[in-house]
Amino acid sequence: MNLPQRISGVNKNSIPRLVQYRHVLKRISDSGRIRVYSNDLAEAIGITAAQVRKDFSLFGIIGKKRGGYDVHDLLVVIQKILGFQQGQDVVIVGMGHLGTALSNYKGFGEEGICIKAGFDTDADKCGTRGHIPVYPFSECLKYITDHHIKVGIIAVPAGAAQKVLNVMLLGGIEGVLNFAPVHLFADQPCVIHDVNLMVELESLLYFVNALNTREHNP
Amino acid sequence: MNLPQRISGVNKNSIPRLVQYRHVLKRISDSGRIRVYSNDLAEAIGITAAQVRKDFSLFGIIGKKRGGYDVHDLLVVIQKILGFQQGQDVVIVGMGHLGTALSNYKGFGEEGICIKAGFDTDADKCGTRGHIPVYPFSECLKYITDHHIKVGIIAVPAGAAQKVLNVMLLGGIEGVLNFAPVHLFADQPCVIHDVNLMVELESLLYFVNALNTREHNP
DNA sequence: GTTTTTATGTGACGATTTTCACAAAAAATG
DNA sequence: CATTTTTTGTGAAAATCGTCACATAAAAAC
Repeated sequence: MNLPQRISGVNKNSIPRLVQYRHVLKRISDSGRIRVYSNDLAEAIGITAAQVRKDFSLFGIIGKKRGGYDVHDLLVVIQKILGFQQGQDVVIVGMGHLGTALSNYKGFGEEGICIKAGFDTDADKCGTRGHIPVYPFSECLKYITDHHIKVGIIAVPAGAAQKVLNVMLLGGIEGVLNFAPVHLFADQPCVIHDVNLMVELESLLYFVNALNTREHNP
Repeated sequence: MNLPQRISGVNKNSIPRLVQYRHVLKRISDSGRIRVYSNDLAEAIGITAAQVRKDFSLFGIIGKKRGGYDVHDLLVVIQKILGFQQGQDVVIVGMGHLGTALSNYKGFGEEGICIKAGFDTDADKCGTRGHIPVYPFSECLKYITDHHIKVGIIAVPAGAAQKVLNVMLLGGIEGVLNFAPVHLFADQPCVIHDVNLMVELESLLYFVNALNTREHNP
């Protein structure tokens, strides 16, 4: 078990997998096991063992031939790579059902991630909703600035999303998880990751239909 | 504007993009425009124009050199490719905030997609919740079977997801959108698409941090 | 200690996806 | 009508990503 050698030239897709390895390793660690094989991790997240080892290889993670990986050590190394040592504060704008669902997610805390506050233009949604305080959106800029929030979640309707992003950028936000079904434009460096649930569902429908028509016309 | 020539050898990634093109085209169509250029679509969803044209090329979509594409024709062709002519009935299991958020999504109807019903083990969540009827989970198998539902959404906690899938499979489900943060196993052909919101957020955090440390150590 | 068995680590290969670049078509211009 | 401008369509090149195969190490078995 060594330290990563080369940081650059990372496979972008390996990052979400590292996150998944970490979740699985937590469960395995809690169960008391102290060793884990690439095959275990592969099965747990539905990929091949070679893929797991390749990911590890990219980050310079070394196990023991025939001995697999020490669960605890592996966890520590992956934590270090993912870099969540320091607490990560996040805010959510748009406290409809989706925003509320995210604010309720357990497990964020375990990862050192803290959803600090929610914001909404609808006064009815303000107050304490679930686990976090919810403030009027008008206070969002001040909050982000004062608390040095770096990451925000946008869970508002399409029409309002760009305005929300603009405010976030004014506050110095550096990363956004965007659930609004529109592409957003940022005039300063900011990582924007779109999650479009409608697109996910409709794509799935295509593949289901394709599967059926392929069966009939092979 | 012609019909698709080759159906096989499709780029998997082009499907979600086609779905996005369709959304954009709907908006453009509503605005009264009748022509659209690859560049317009590219900007609207944040990719390159070459990518748009390549996607179209793959599906045999032909425009007019220098004339772009007829918005209406393009919409019709893409609809045909995505194959949503017939109504697509979907059920949701797990009517917490996330399930409810999905059930409330407008725009599904416009796409010919109909969220027919929700199910939950919690009796308090049953009845009419938002726009759809919610039944006890015990009735799920019968409902899926009787209504020939082909696609389901799983929005339950990790621990319950596999059991839900098993029931769905018994009912003959062919596609699942899984929001539970676990990998599911199916013993019959079924397209399972995972959406792990925690993984999305944590990956984003990595890239935000990476951006910062890169700035300091270029 | 020798042999067998089991997992890793990684270079090479193959497959897939995106980008590039430019010929070709047609609209626009004069 | 000739020229210019703009945009498409696509083969070819480049980049990215995943798979394979096997040498290598070490545990296990005897």
